[in-house]
Amino acid sequence: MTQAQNDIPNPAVRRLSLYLRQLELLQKRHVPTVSSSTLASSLSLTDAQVRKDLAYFGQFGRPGVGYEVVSLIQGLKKILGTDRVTHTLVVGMGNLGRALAAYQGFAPKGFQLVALFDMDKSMISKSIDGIKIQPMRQLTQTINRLEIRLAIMAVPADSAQAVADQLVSAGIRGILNFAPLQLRVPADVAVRGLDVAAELEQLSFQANR
Amino acid sequence: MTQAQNDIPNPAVRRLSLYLRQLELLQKRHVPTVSSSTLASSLSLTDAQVRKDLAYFGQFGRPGVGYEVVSLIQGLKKILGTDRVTHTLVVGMGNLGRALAAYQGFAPKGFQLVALFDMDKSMISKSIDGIKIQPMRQLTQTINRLEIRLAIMAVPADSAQAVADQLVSAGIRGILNFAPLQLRVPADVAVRGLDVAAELEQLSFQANR
DNA sequence: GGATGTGAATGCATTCACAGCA
DNA sequence: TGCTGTGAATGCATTCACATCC
Repeated sequence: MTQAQNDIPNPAVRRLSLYLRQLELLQKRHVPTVSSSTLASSLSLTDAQVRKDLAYFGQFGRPGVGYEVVSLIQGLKKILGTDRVTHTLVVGMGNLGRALAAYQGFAPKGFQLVALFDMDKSMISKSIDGIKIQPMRQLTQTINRLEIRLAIMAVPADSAQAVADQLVSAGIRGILNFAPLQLRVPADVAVRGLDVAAELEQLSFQANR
Repeated sequence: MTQAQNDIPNPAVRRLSLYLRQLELLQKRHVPTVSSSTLASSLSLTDAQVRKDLAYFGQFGRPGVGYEVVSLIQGLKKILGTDRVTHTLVVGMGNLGRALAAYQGFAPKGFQLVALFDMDKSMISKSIDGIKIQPMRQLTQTINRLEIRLAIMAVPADSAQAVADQLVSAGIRGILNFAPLQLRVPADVAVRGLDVAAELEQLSFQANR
């Protein structure tokens, strides 16, 4: 679909989200423009890094002026694909899954939760935030009917791979996995793992220097 | 305290947590030893990377044999500082904070939740998993009394910096921040941010290639 | 004057490839 | 033979520094 742009450093893409977040803060304060050095220092980065990162994707700034906040926000959203609404589901309605289902921070970022799933019968047909919890057997059908592209997985580690397999075969394009294991998926499906305990380990290491 | 070992690549430290997780899986299956190439392929890495990462920290393997699973686990835990229990608190008892407080995955990894905090009076003195929720004004005293070293922050973005300041001045050594903003803390305090919406943005980007 | 965008230079991290040990 | 540990080589990412433009 989009032109293959394979010479973009992965770390640069990660920082795009940081830039966007900071820019949205500036927008709230009605700041019209921002320079690379200002943006950089608020994120503990260097000005050159900000300029280079943005330059990978196009010409966003004006020499002598800086970056226009509103239009850079639009540009970054377009790059990230969040200028349009992306239908997203949550599977696993344990404590974490329910918390994520109720989180109000996804929609403003372009991710609309449109379906919730759980294995446990006792959860089925309860609602969270107006969305009914469905049984797993309706997964494929719902993904197709609602054109759901991304999935947030908050299921136990035991069943995580099986759930991922179902999501993949139903045509999901990306998975955000909270279970503490490495998912095996085809190369054309994106996966990111968030292991909270592992993050604590990293903190533990850093805190012990 | 520990000798400054500053020539260790940061990415290598992050992978340590992956190795540990995989090794614990092997331990459950009573696998006695594992080679760098086996460990690597189960994590989609290269054998050389595994060997180099581990070699930064010492001699763990035996040529011709591989790495002894149980002793490598012990070694990695010692490096990460999780061979002893680390007292940890959660502040912010919204949906996410309560889910984290109830999560059973921290203790086996060496992180014991010993205190919970919230600003909202309606939450105070309720319990989660046997731990009473305390008001913020008891934060400093409790951190000192229970020798709490790490904090998980699940508070709204508005109050996040103020809460972080309190944690820092109470002597906390590391903060895991779920609020979508960049915390400002002194250099001797470790911080890691987990922004779930930002992770979805990354997925969105990857899924649109 | 003040800021961007970008080749060139530097600095890190990964991979190679092999000596050495079980 | 099989596998580790590690200098050397490669490949990426960051930083520098400056020509260019508002």
